[in-house]
Amino acid sequence: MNLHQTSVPIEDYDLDATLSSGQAFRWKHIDGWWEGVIGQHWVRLRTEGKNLLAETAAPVADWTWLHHYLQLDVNLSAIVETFPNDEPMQASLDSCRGLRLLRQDPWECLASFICSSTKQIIQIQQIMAALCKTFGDSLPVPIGHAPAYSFPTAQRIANLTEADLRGCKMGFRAPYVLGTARAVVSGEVSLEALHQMKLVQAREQLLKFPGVGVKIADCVLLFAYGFDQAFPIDVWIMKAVQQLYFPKRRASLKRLRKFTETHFGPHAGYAQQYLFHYMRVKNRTTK
DNA sequence: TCAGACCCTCACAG
DNA sequence: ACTGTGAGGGTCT
Repeated sequence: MNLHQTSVPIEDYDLDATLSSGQAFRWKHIDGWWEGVIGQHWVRLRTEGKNLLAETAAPVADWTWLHHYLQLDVNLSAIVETFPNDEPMQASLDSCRGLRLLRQDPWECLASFICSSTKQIIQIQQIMAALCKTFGDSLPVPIGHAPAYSFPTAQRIANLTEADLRGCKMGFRAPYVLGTARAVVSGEVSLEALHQMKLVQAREQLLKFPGVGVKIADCVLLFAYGFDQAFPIDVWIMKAVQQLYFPKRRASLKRLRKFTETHFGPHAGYAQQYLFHYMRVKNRTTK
């Protein structure tokens, strides 16, 4: 099978930071390429000068799905300009200029982040790999290449058992993923409908799923639906905001939430991702 | 509002 | 090498 290629001019796009930043969990860095699956497409990516190079195993007539997933049409500098001009934010920006937000499939994003609770990113990656390998569909890959799998649909997972999912190392998250899949399939909550809603209303819908609290709901709102104002607060962000913005006294979660809702502007979610990445990188180098 | 439980894996001491 | 311990992009009761 031959490879099918496209090349897209890009600006301000840090592919490494974006794909390794803990918003998606199925990308692997291999031989200078980022290999992964978007929808039903196996694909590998790399930047070459001012271009993004993408290769697929099957012929592609329309690359819209790629542009959409990578948000190639987003003008990053216009977003970054709305960030607060304070020291912590600028330091975060300097650490990973070109970091982007992806636009993921809602179901995949939802299931992934349900599995993220009290897990390290590397462990989340392992769970997703096991899930897709066991219950996803095999996808066309280049000859001689390791097999690739689609993300199992909600329908597929709804028909499994808790034990099936525990077999994918989900632990106590297994019943959550199962219950959520069944709620999606039954139509109890429509993932489609969220696109038309306001942030608060959409969040309310996501909170109906078992295993989904505010943090995970906000991740899905931000990474799958493009609600840029969503600002997921996890232990890392908590630490970051506490240290960087409230160094003197300990602030409550409520206080921090209030602060983040206003301080970071209309694209707070992007700002959050920069802070998160900054903390991770800083932590890695000092430890 | 607040612990404690939840499942499991890995890193790191000792 | 072996066992013990703690914590990991939270949520539920």
